[in-house]
Amino acid sequence: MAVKAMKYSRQRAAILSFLKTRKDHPTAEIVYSGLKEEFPNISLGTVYRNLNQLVEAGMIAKLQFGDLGIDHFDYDTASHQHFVCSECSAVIDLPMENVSQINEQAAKDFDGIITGHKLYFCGICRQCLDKGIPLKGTCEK
Amino acid sequence: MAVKAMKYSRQRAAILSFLKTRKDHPTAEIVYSGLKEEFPNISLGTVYRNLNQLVEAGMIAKLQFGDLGIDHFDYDTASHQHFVCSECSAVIDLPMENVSQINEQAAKDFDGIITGHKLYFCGICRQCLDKGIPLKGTCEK
DNA sequence: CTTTTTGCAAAACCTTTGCACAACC
DNA sequence: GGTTGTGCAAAGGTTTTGCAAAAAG
Repeated sequence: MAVKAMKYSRQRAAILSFLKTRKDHPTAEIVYSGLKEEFPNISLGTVYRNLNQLVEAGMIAKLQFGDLGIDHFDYDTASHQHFVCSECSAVIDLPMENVSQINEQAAKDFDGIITGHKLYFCGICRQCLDKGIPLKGTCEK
Repeated sequence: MAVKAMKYSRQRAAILSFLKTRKDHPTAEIVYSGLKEEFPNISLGTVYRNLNQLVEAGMIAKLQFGDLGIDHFDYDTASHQHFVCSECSAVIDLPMENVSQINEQAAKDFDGIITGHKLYFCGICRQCLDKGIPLKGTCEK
């Protein structure tokens, strides 16, 4: 089934350009708040619908972190890694060389087809370190 | 704050031994169904509470896959990898050498402390391949 | 007897959806 | 004019929680 046509909508355009200005991988809720000034009546449902459409169109990426249980969205669809702070839940880009060779490594002893992987890193971000936050015991692996 | 005392409970013991018999990483719902025969009145809340307690005690592991949105539980707490079938959602163990060196690799250019990572693989499992399921476009990375 | 656990039901949480109306082309 | 998008509110699915009664130590 082909992707259905996408008509222009001011809301969707605004969502996309809002995302473009942010490097902090906002949630739907944050996008919603950010658009409230321009669209006082916009609804959270509309934000979710548009975010999902943009994801399906490959124009943005949906980031899912089990630890957080909330979806985050990224204007940058190029392959890169993410870090999630165990203290403040900030999502930060991680400059890092490609790790796609782990797919082949995983496929070596597996009976089935491996098409991809999901990966993210956890720990404490600089901001929280500066506040003297001690290391929590989560996300060790 | 120390971990509070755990009194024995028949339900918790049954949950743990149920999990011990399964290699398919069941969900809370499946554990619940599996115990219904022995405990006709057990409640899902009790299952969740006990699973979380066992996780905190380090006796089992909670597996979270963004794609699925449902927690799975694993009796095997030793570090190993998992594969999630994009077709049938089966969760399968992946025999694979250690990849913990990627933490150091990620830490190289990052200002903060990396304590761990979350990783899983996606694709199509043997069972679905045998049914002639075509590859879907999800989870490529 | 004190503390922890249970079952139940309600709530919390994030996300999706049905519908009537508006916007787009 | 036909189709897609919006706003609203309601529902969905998973997990957590408050509470009185039961079990454990």
